Formats: sequence, C-alpha cells, structure tokens
Amino acid sequence: MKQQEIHIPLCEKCSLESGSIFKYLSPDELVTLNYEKDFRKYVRGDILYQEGNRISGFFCIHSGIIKVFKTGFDGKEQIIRFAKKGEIIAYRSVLSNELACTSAKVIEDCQVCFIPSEILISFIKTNSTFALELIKLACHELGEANSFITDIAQKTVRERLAEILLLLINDFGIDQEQNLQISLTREELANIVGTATESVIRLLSEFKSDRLVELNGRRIKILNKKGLEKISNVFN
Amino acid sequence: MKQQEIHIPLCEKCSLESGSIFKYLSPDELVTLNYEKDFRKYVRGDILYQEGNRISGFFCIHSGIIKVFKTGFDGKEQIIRFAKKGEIIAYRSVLSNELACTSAKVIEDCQVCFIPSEILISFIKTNSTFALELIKLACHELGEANSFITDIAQKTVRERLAEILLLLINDFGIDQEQNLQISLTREELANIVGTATESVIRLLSEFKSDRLVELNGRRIKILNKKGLEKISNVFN
DNA sequence: CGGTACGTTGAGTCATATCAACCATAGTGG
DNA sequence: CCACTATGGTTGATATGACTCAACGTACCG
Repeated sequence: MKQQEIHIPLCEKCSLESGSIFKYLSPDELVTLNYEKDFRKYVRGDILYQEGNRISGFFCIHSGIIKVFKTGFDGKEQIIRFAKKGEIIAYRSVLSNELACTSAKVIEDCQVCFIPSEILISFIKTNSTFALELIKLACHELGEANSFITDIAQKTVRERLAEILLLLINDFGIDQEQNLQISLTREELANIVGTATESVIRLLSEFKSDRLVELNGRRIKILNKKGLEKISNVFN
Repeated sequence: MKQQEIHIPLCEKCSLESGSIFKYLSPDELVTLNYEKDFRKYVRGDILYQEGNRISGFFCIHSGIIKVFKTGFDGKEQIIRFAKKGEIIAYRSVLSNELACTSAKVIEDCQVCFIPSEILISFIKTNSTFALELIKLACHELGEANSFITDIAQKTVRERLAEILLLLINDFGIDQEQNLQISLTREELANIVGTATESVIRLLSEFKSDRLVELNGRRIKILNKKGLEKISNVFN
C-alpha cells in the first residue's frame, strides 16, 4: 500500500467546499491566506490552545472535531461548543484582543490550518463584506450563548440532555442506521449539559427504557426524535 | 420652577463623554449619526423591543438603565445583561440579521437614541476601525456569556449570588455609604442568578447575618466585599 | 379602604449531586 | 503472557440544595 501523502488543502478550494467564512474573501486575499496559513495535524486528546494563553492566531478546521471548553473552579470542564469542518476557533480571543477564555482539545483526529492574527485583522480592514460576515458569525454565536444561559438556568437536566442530543443530531447528523455521528464519553456529555456523569448515565438509560434511544457504548442510536423534542421543550 | 426642556444630546459630544463605540467614528460620520438618530424617553417598565421582533435599528443609551432578558419556556425571565450610559443594545440582532432573541425593559427611567440598522451597516462598510471595535465588543460579550454558562452550570446559587453582587458593584458602583447603585427587585436578582425569588431572599438574609451586606428594602449596602469574593470563588 | 405588587418565612418535596463499590476494556511493562 | 494500572461505564445508597406551595406581612396607590 502506498504511503499516505500529506495533502495540504488549498484555501481557494477549501473555503468553498467547507463553506467557511473565507468564502467571502477575494481571490487575491485567498492567495495570501493560502500562503500564510500553517497546516497541522492533531490526534484525539491533543490540545490546540489553553485558557489563559496569549493567542497569536486562530484555527480553521479542515477535518475532525474539536471541543472548546472552559475549566471551572474545581477543574470541571464546561464544553462551550464543538468545531468541525469549515469552522473557526479562537477567533474570539484574537478579535477581542484578550487572553484565551477557553481551551480546545481534539475529539476526533483532525487537520487544521493555523492563521496568524494579523492576517485576519488585515482582511477585516480591507474587505468590509468579510468583516460584516465575521460580525454576523460572532453575533450569531452570542445569540446561541444567550439561549444556552437561559436553558441551563431554567431547564431540568433531563430537558437539557434531550436538547443537547437534538443539537448534536443537528450539528453532526445521524447515519443511515440512525446513529449519532459523534462519539462522546458520558463525562463529555455531562460537561455539555452541565451535570454529573452519573446523571447522564441514568437519564440515558431512562431514555433507552422509554424507547427514545438505543445505546451501544458510545454509539447512540436515535429511535424517536419527536419524543426527544417533546422532552426538551424546544419549538422549531 | 422652569419647565424642564427636552435636551437632545449631540452625538459628537455624547460619544466622547459616554465613551460609546461611536467615538471611533469620523467627524463626518458623527454628523450623519446625529442627523439620523431618533431621541426617545422611556420610564420604568417600558419595553424597548421584544423577543421575536424584527428589528429595524438599535439603541444607544444616553441615561438610565435597561435590562436585557430572554423569556424561558414557562415564562420566567432570564436577565442576560444590563445596559447603561454609553452602551448599545439590540445590535446583536441587527448584525446577525436575525429576529430579536431578547427583550429589553427599562429599569431606571432613561433617554436613548434609536439608530436605524442601515446606518450601522454603512459605518461598518466604510470605517474599518469602527468595524473592528464593534467586533471587539461582540467578542468580548461572547467571552462573558461563556463565563456565565460555566458559572451557572457549575456553581451553587449561593456562589452565583455573591458573584452577581460583585458584578453589579463593578458595573454600577457603590456610593459613599457603600450602597449598591442599582435598585432591583428580589425577583430580578433571582432572574440574573437563575434561581427562585425565595432563594435569593433567604441567601441575602444569610449574607446579612454573616455581616456581608445590610438590607434596606431594595437598597443593598456592601459591608464586606472581600467576603463576597471568597464566597463567589472568583479570582481577580 | 381595598387592591396590587413585593417581600418574607416555614414546611415539605424532589431532582440531582455525591460517595462508594464494582465491572469491562485496553494498554503497559516486566 | 500475566499482573498492573488507568480509564470509562454502571448501579445503588444517601444526602442535600434548591424549588414549590402556601400563608402572611408590608407598603404604596388610586
């Protein structure tokens, strides 16, 4: 078998395929981006950056899955979001010019491009369409954060777990056998929902008893999406 | 006594005094802003906009205090943030081009300027410094939202209440008699912390017993800030 | 003077966290 | 190859923080 080549993706192509924010750049800018970026590979467990770091650039995900989380007072993780193909992370710290307020860790082996801060800033300054789209991105994420605050503050763990499952279905999809296309430990699930690992385990097996899901280790098969929606009290 | 005149503030002056984002506009742009803005007065209880509204502009606060909140599943409010002199609200919805994801209600009688969306967008397009500052603003707020998610998910109500008191001290200050310079109902406090009104009442009187605060109806006098910091588990 | 909104307190309940024990699996090193 | 260890998953027992419900006090307002 032929040795696997390291194939560095071309920004011009990738930005369209992945639908990343960079599709709003001009051809010239894409050439610059392609030249300046640094292609990197990481495996599960690798850390891209850590809370408190001064950040000199940000990452655009080409493949794989990253979890972005904060570490709470007692060392417990709170997962803020996931990033996958076409998404960027650490841009918040770069743009607000603050230290990283989150850490990022690889969940599924990934290929990413590291892009120096200055490039991003210069694009914002010269390309107003791009700037506007970036603002849109940040503002959209802000809206999601606000929703999540309300949910955590007001909903029960049960409701939130159902909601998170729906959110994961939305973000990562399910295969032809209805299996959720992201593999998380029970602890990670707990760290999204904001609860204890044991609670997730108990609730998941309740969902299983209620024929909402089927469990096979980390594989979660969705049997009744409508049922989950009902539990989660989300309308849309 | 002479009748009080309605004095419409001049953007050129106000932006500097209040330190609002508009201080990054050029003199010409400020003239435009001043011409296009609509000056309005509201009293306690008035609603500036509501969740689900399509927004045609945003607000810059000249005086008074506004609470920005989401309404949860069962009608309970979750206060997301407050806005005071120099701050802008509803810009998130304008920029992400989404329906309002929050409502805004007057806490202390206020004077605000309403600014049509197009103006904001055009400034972003023509003034890259301004655009960058706006991005900074959104990204900073996003960082705060992420922190709050972690807090609500991991801290006890007691810790959160102490933290919120500190945050209010920071945002609104205390007078020479150590009184917190914002007046909130117990219910509103509960809706920030994300708990029941009764819990806030009980914990506040615990804080009082512990000589951390003194209570006089809605007036909260801060006796021991260090003590609150210790309870809240915040470092800084 | 009755009404409305807010504040307070007590009692009871329940969801969820915590603690502890145990199993399964896989990787490691001698 | 086997003991050893680490990691993750599961279950049960127990504790408790926080919510809910209900009653009542207080203050302001028309």
